[in-house]
Amino acid sequence: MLIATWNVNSVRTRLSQIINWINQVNPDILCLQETKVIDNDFPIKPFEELGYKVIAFGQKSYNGVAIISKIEAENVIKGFSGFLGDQNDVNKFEDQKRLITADIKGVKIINVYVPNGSSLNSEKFDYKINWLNCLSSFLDKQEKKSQLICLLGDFNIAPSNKDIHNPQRYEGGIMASEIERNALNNVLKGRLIDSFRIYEKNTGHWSWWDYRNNAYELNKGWRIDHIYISKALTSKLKSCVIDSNPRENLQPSDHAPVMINLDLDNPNEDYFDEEEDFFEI
DNA sequence: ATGGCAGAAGCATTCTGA
Repeated sequence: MLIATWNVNSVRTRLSQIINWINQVNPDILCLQETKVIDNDFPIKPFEELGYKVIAFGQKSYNGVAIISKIEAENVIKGFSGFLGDQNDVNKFEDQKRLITADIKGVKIINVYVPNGSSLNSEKFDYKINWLNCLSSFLDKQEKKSQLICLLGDFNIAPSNKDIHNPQRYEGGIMASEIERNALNNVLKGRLIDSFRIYEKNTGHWSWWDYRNNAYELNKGWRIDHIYISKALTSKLKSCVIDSNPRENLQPSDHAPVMINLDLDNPNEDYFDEEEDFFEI
């Protein structure tokens, strides 16, 4: 099962590029960020014609997420949806459409567009950290429902200096600060694994290149789009790749898609054996 | 320290992103 994430920077502007990419790669699940469109205006038909269902959670001009899946999705949750109670700091996050969750083939897919945060001394930065703290609580609750979680999307955080083309220049700044990395690690809590780093330990791999300053041509990028999976899924993981090809399109998104291959159909795997043992005890 | 490039809204220019 191929699961992909892609910040497309407007689903309507990028529609033909997304359809072309789907035709080439044939993902089972495609999680989009920055769709920038209200749900009634989401172009669902081109996806349905290719055999996909669209679950959109968007707003005018900014943000917006969607899960596009060939496989039926259940238990869809849009935003934090009251799962954290009536705390004021939760309700204020419901204006910005940045989170959508669904169960697909036994895996809880959590698609996020983490706030950028602007700069460390801004109100938007506090919003980013508070949003991540809410996501951590949300995950605590979701984990009680499913031990098989795939948390993916645009995190707007480089997890380590290896994920920045020039760490000396950007260290400590937005998307690279210890505060953000700690907030991210508090979400992951060691229970979720960075799929990409299972296969690639070296620097020099990016998922986002600034539109400005000829950044893509100079390969000055960041790795800020991630696919995190539960430890119980790592034995099912077959690959994780960043596909930079769409970044070479005319009028591209500034982000490239990231994709994993999970082999959920092979029964001779560790996780299911562990499950049987667990129930026998 | 600042702007650079791009999209949306909407028609000149501002807001936002990363």
